[in-house]
Amino acid sequence: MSKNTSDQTNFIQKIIDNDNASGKWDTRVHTRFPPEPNGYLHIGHAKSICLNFGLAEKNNGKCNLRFDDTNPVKEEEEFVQSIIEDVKWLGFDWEDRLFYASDYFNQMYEYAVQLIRDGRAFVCDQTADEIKDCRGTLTESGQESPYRNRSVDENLDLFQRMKDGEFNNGVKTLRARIDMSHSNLNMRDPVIYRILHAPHHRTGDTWCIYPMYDWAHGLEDSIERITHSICTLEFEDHRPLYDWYLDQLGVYHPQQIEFARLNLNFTVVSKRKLKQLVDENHVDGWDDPRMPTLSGLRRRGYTPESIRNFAEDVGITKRDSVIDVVRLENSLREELNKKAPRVLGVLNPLKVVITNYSDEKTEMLEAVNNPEDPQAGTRELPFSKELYIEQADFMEDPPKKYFRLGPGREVRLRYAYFVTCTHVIKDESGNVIEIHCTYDPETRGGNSPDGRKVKGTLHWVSVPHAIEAEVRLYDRLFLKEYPENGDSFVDALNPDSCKIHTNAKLEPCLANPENITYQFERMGYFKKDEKYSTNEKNVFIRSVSLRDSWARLMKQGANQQGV
RNA sequence: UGGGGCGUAGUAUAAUGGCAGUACACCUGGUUUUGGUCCAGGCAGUUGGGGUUCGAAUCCCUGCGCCCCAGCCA
Repeated sequence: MSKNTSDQTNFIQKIIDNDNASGKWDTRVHTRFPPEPNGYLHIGHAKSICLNFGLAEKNNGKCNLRFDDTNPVKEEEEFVQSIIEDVKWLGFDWEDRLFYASDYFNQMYEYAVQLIRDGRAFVCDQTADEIKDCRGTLTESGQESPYRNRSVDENLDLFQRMKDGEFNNGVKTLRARIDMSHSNLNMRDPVIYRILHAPHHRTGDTWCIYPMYDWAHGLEDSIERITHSICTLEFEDHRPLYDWYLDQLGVYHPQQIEFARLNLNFTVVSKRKLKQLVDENHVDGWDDPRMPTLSGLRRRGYTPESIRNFAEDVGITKRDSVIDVVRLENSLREELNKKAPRVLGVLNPLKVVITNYSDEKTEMLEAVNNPEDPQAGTRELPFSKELYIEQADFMEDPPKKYFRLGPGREVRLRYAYFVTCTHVIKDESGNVIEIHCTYDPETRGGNSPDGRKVKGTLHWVSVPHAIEAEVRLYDRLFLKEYPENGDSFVDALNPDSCKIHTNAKLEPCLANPENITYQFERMGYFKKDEKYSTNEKNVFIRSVSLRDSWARLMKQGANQQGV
């Protein structure tokens, strides 16, 4: 799916190509990723990160990491650290260009003074409600503030006193003098500075006035000599203001370009909603393996490579769209299929006794570590008289096309022997608790010398050699394809998004697992989770299932029966 | 309905006046010691109506549909 990614193009790259051809930026490409440190990064941010850093990489340019920390009441140092970690983890390097909007507060203040001197800004005493009431509507123009025509000197004096902390929160703002009847609401004398007596995570109590996004962002871009300032579609309406500020100031003026943010079905990607999931304990923290946060995906077993491939694969346009979450899963599968070592692990054990096998004997069988990668070599698996197989791999009365074990049926145990079910043992309530089989000694390794075929191959673990583990099967967090449609996205939560198997049995090589994702053959890709694991027991979580055409067949059958 | 955007198979994404292509999904079949992987084949599309042109997804006109904007958030 991700082939040809290196030469994939998009409309922004075309703009860059044109700029390079015309010499607009002296063939310079300088982008930035400008998160506000008010939450954790998620898969949507990954698209933007890959875009900005990717464009810089492809065009021999640079990309800054810049924290847009202009609102002290929402921002925290904790988020700064997690964002740094996440961007680094994705594999991008901003070298020495880690910046903060707050580093430019002095300069922004000076620029505001310049705007006042030029008569393009004024200190306004209207309350927030009054400003709102005067803004007008989508179809009616607004009314000018009574403070709009204050003298430059008075504005200068008032602005200075705002800065000096003479006024309480909200009693004054600095506003641009543009046009209260502008058809673009953003141009109706927007607020430039507001008073916020709140400590800032970096500047402490140095400031009590803070710049608004529109004022700050363009200046940040300008100061850093950004060429292409890439943001999401909802800022398209802000571009005239971005341009107006920089034009009025007569400073270096980057080009703002908007693209469509990432949407995924069966997922919510919005800081506010993700926060709600955490706060209401629907999930186990921001890094819960079901969360679309980068920390959640990382913990789930997603690799930076798979996320970067995904981001490249979905492309960049200006169209609102919803990407099938299956594509994210596929990008992980694609990588893990090539790299993950194969092991055998039974999630729901069912005991099997090989009646014609010696009580004391243990033999070591050779198993391939990764059929996709011969370099990965082989390992030895212990085999003995008593084994575990998956409960789902035995049916007393199997339907047609069921290739697994049933009374009188013969199957192959992976890398071991052909076995035939001879006897079924049940408890008082009729549940199958053990099955007896015979094995064919001639089929050691999994092939029969007489050329006899079996349809099914089962994974298994030797009882005396089994490693105990807990395995968590995660499924999508939401049942509805578009969880945000309808009353509450919380109602769309999948009650079975985490199934815990406390009695899993794993082959011995998993006693001390590496910090990598394994493929449990026929079951999916699993990774040991450091948070849930204890000294007594390892906990594995499923990163993603294998494609399962049998499950699909069963589901279709169920649907056809109207179940 | 003021302004700003966007309309190409089920979902995404190419083609910028010259054969509508690719991926995922779906369906067939083949290979297979993972019902995995891999391979082959198939289904399926330009928002409607006009116009310009030898030729239109592309240019023009005109409808229709969807998204965004009335924070002292970003």
